[in-house]
Order: sequence, then C-alpha cells, then structure tokens
Amino acid sequence: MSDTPRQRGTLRDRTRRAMRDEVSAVATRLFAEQGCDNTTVEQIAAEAGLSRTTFFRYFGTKEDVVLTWLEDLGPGLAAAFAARPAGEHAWVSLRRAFDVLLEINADAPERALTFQRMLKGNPTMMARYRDKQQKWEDLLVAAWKQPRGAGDPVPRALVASAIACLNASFEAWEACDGTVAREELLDRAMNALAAVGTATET
Amino acid sequence: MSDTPRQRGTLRDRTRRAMRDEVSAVATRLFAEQGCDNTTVEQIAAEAGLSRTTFFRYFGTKEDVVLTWLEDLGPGLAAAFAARPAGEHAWVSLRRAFDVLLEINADAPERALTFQRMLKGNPTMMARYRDKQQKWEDLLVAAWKQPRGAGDPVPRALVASAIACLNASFEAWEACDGTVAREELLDRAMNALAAVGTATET
DNA sequence: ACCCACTTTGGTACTGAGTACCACTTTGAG
DNA sequence: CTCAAAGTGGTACTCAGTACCAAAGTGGGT
Repeated sequence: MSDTPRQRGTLRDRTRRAMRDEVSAVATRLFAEQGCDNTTVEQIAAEAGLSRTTFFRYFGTKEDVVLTWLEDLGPGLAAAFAARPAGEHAWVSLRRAFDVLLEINADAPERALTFQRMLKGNPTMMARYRDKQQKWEDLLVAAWKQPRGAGDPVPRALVASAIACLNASFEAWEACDGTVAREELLDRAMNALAAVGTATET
Repeated sequence: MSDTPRQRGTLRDRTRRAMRDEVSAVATRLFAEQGCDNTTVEQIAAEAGLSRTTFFRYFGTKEDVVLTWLEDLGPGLAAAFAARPAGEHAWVSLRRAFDVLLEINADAPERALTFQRMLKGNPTMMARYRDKQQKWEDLLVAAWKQPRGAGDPVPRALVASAIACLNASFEAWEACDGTVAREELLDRAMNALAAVGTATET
C-alpha cells in the first residue's frame, strides 16, 4: 500500500524536478551574464554541481536547459483547447487556450522580456524554440474536435496560424518594451486574420 | 568596357553557381541513398571533389547544401508580393505571391515529394528549413505596402500565418501522396482562415 | 611575356555538442 | 540484509563548424 502518489509523483520524480529547476536557474544566470554562445555545457554542469554526462541525461540539448518548461506547457495547452465548447469556432477556442500561456510571467514582465530577447539574440535558441512550438502544434492538431482526414490542411493551418499570431504578438510586445498588454496585441493579431473574410467578400 | 554583365554576372559568379549546383546534386544523391545523418560533410566533399574547408565556404551548414535554393527564392517571393496592386488585401496578395513557389517542381511532383519526406525525416533539416522560411517572413514583412510601426503585430501575423498555411498545405499534399493539387490545398487552407470572420460574426 | 594584387583553395588544428560505453554508487523493495 | 534497478561520473569517440596559414590560380596592367 505504498502511498507514493500522495504528493505529486514519486520521490525520485520530485528530486528529479528539483534538480532540473536548479540547473535551469544556474544556466539562465550564466546565459544572461555572458551570453549563451559563450557558455559551455561543461561550465553549467560544473556550476550546478553535476557532471557533463548527467547534464545530458536531464536535458537533451544545451538549449533545452532553458526551454524545457515550454515543452511542458504543451499538454496543458492542448487540454485547454479540448475543453472549449464543441460549437465554438476553432479560432476562438485557440485564442482562449492561449490564455493559459498569457498567464505565465504575467506578473513578471521583466523576466518575459529578458527571455524574449535571449531568444532573438541566438539563432540556435530560436530554432529550438520553434521545435517546442512544433510540438504544441502537433498536440493541438491531435486535440482537434471532429478529426478530419490527414489530407485536410485546415486543422494544421488554423493551429499553426494561431501560433504564428502568438509569436507576432510577442514580437510586437517586445518591440514596444511591454507597454501594450500581450492580450491586446494577440487579439489584434488574431482579429486581423478573422477580418480577412469580411474584408475580401464585399 | 568589360561586358561582364553580358551573361548573368561575372564568370566567377557563374562558375561559383555551377559548383554549388553540382555539390548540391551530389549531396542530394548521398542523402537519399544513405540518409542525411549517416552522411558526413567529409564524404560529400570527397565525392564532389573539393575539400571540407571549401565546402563550408560555399555552404554555411551541412544542411544548407540542399536548402540554399529555398533561401534564394526569398527575394523573388517578396518582389511578387510587392508587385500586387495596392488596394488588394494583403491576404490575397500573399496567396498570389505563393504562386511563384507552386510553380517550382510543378512538373516534377515526385522530386517535390522526396524533398518533403526528407524534411520530415530529419529534425535538424526541418529546423534549417524553418530558418529559411523565417527569412522569407522577414522579407515579406519588409515588403509590406504601407509600413506600420514595429509595435504592430498585424503584418507579421498575416505573413507568418500565410506561410503556416503554405506548410500545412504541403503537409497535406504529402499525406495524400500528391493526389490533390497543391493550389487546391493551399486555397483550402487560406480560405479557411479567411472564413473565420464570417463564421464568427453571425 | 612578366609582375602584382586579389581571390580561391586545401591543410592543420582547435572548440564544443552530443553519443556510447563503462564501472561505481545509491536507492528502494522484499 | 540482499539484490536488482536506477542514477552518476569518467573516458573516449564522432562530427559540425571556426580560425588560420600557406600555396595555387586568376585577371589586369605594363
């Protein structure tokens, strides 16, 4: 009658998570201090008190150390999307699902800005970031209400476009140094797409 | 009175281009035969008759050897977009600009399918592919008709969404083994976005 | 024909990410 | 306490990408 699942998974899971968080914190600091390119895995490992080998057991790549949390957001995002009412248009459902993301760091815009700038400043990091979003995309497409055939481009088109709007809004947010709310910018972006039909059909 | 520009740039440019094409052909063959991961730059260079060093002078990365032509498409794409009538809605302009891309390999669908599958089969390749499309995105945003401020997410949202639709249509096209025309699939994807407004406003 | 500056090329050596494999230690269950 | 499983660290390796240098080729001017 082991009550291991009493407190968020087994003890190993919890220590593992704690380890990850700590290494992430160390890496974030180092990246900020001296740039991502100038920071080696060796250095992160040394500073965090583990071996290079073990580092790669926790994180698949060097960049993952500050991006894994994004990947972890995927399931929650897909769940939020799936939980929207069946009759609602997918575009609206996607917009509402993104509320989950907008809550993150809502109270610490400075951190979000720093993160955003780190992404833009490093091509490799940016590429990994897009990898994570690709996984979001796959999850969201899989969570599509009435599944259509694989030959139908529409679900993927809508999901990927929504994510594109999300990124555009983030970029605009960073460009104006966070002076305009992210919700506002995302609404503007996604509404601009929604307005296409009404504009071209007249 | 050197008539160097008589025939598409200087002689050096032409030889350089010829070199690139040949190395690309060799690499494409090797990638197809034994997979991208199992092919080293050393091997490509040896097979193509140049040194590893010189290879990296022609192509920034190993993957570039089969992706550079995509990057080269960027300016033409942006030009096609900029050439659309000023009054036309950007969404339509983007759709029409993409005709430039759909013409490519239109007569050799088999090659396009092979290329598509190679992309999907290799994460690194896929990442580089997205890099190229990011450059398309930047060029298209820069070619935007009446430039808006950097804090406006709309241009980037529309451009990135259009590219997302393009990719979705390519994926669907690959999923159905090219049995449905790419134009058809792209129209379906982009019209689905355009239909959002009319659907949600009722 | 020769010379000269410029470009291209190949070779060597290096850094650093990521992988494979090994022996050693720790952990938890019975 | 025992044992098997999981976690850890060390070593060695491959390979992409970069830096640098010396040799060869190229084209124009005299």
